[in-house]
Amino acid sequence: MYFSKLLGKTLREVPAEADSISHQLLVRAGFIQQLATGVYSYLPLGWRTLTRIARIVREEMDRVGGQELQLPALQPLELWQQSGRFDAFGKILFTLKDRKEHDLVLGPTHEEVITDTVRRSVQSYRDLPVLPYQIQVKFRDEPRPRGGLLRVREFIMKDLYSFDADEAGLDVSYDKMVNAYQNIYRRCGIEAMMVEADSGAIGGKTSHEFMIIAETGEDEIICCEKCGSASNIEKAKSAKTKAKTDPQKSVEEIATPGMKSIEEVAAFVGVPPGQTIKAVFYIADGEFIFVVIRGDLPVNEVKLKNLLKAADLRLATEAEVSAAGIVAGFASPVGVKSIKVVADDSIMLGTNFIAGANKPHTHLKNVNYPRDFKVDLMADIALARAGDACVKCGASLKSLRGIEAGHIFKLGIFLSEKFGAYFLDRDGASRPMVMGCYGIGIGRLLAAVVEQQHDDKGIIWPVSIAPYHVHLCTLYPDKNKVAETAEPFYQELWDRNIEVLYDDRDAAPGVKFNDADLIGLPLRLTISPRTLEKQGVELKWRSEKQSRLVPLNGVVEEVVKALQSRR
RNA sequence: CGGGGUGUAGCGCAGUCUGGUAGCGCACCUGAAUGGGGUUCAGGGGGCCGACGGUUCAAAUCCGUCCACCCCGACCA
Repeated sequence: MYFSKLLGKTLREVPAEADSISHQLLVRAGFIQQLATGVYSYLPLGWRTLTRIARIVREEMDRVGGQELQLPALQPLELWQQSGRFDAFGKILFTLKDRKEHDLVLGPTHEEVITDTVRRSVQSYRDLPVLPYQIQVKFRDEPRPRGGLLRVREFIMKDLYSFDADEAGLDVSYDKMVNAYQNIYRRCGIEAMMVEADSGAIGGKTSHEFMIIAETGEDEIICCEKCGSASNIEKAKSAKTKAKTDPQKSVEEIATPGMKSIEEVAAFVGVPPGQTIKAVFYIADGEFIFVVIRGDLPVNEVKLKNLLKAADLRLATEAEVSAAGIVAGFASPVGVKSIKVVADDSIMLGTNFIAGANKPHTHLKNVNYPRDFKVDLMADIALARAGDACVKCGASLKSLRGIEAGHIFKLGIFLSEKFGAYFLDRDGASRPMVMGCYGIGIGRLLAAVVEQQHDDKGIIWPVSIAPYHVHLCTLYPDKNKVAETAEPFYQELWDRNIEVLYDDRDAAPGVKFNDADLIGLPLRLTISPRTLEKQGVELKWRSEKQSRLVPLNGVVEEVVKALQSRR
């Protein structure tokens, strides 16, 4: 490709809207262009890179028995009502009507469609397992797209679905995918950390995410360096310390004028925050929820949402709190009736807590569970934090930030049952297929690579996914037969299957080198009057500082070998 | 959806407070010089000033409505 004809200009200035490094670099280097909020065009360089990543993904899927197909993006809304996930996805779904006023959705994922597809052609255990997958565009009306390609509303995803005869089969399929995923990240030149995750709207129990560690990552990972366990903070558990445990004393009221926060009350009474009980109020699918947790712990809203099986969870407003008859700042579950009370199990680790008295400027001493109040649900709903103790080995937990570049789920049978995806087993019994699903955002992975592989000059592509292998630069092309030398050389490289971007412009050396560094192709070759005087070509890796001169007549062989060694 | 902000040339911005008919840098075109890390000089093209409505002799500028986009929070590949 001639640089002078390449669609997509490099920009000297950073576009105003670009915040993350990958967004800035991909826009400046001419890989992508925004059309609307969370909607991007891939320009030629970006698209070539995307197809390179997709090829690696295909190879790894095919290697473990995946079979590629293509499912419609346009889907009947009824399918989503049938699965029961219409409400779980909510406003994320793009919906539209056709000319006959039928409701349609633009597919955010394809469990519904694939289950319906597989149901029609699989009737026997002999057909299982099947691992269909596709690489296709998805639509999600995200509340807030951001970070360029990191979080968009229209995106290209690889989604594979596994259908097995039983749980043991699912485990085998799941492990295959874990393996394939690790190969994919490695081949793209980045490291991914596999962490336990919440399954969210997709459903199912077990799920893992593959995180690319990066400062700008949206997710927080809680991990233990000692035993290696790692979880998304949404899922993470930590060992809760025991609060002081004395024989239970009787409840007394104490005046706490103006002391609303846990810190104020604890300091006023002279106890640590862990010796208090905190009340937090939520609205779950419209129902008022009274949450009780020990004063030193924050609530994990994802855990709470899962416990309540709620599609929508938010903090209650002040108005809603007072409408429920609660004295904000001085509330406790003691004496509360006709409101659902959910407690974190930390309130059992200790005795004689300080809690609100449910009247202004007053708290209670020596509150004990279950002696003084009842709860409707009790579970772990606390947020784990860095510095807490690991539940497995007791070491101090660390916190990292990451980009979610893959997410896999053990779905089980809930969708198979809803869609009638049954098969006959060896004994002639009809059983639901056991499902798993496995997603990788291809565009997000591309951005994640840039987040991890760049320097202050630009992107540094690994050979495996670079849009071209070689950046051929001529300096002073109209002098000393520079262009005449470069042209056949360019053709010869293509003949040897080396993909070349040829900067044929008559621009200053600095301009060309800066563009080369920005775009980040692995190997740069420079031909100039100076190199031709010595009958050579300058060869420089993007990832290295030093360049070297290679004799003209041996350079093609040299390049072929060099690229092979780094593939 | 709540809070904050911005819309002026392909990109980055000034001009808006104080109304008088649009400007700078980059990019682009022409020419010349230079010659290995965004070089210099000269000339040039390009604007429905987000949209609609209002005030005014006159609106990028004042008022209203709407739209788009960005940032901070709740969702996810």
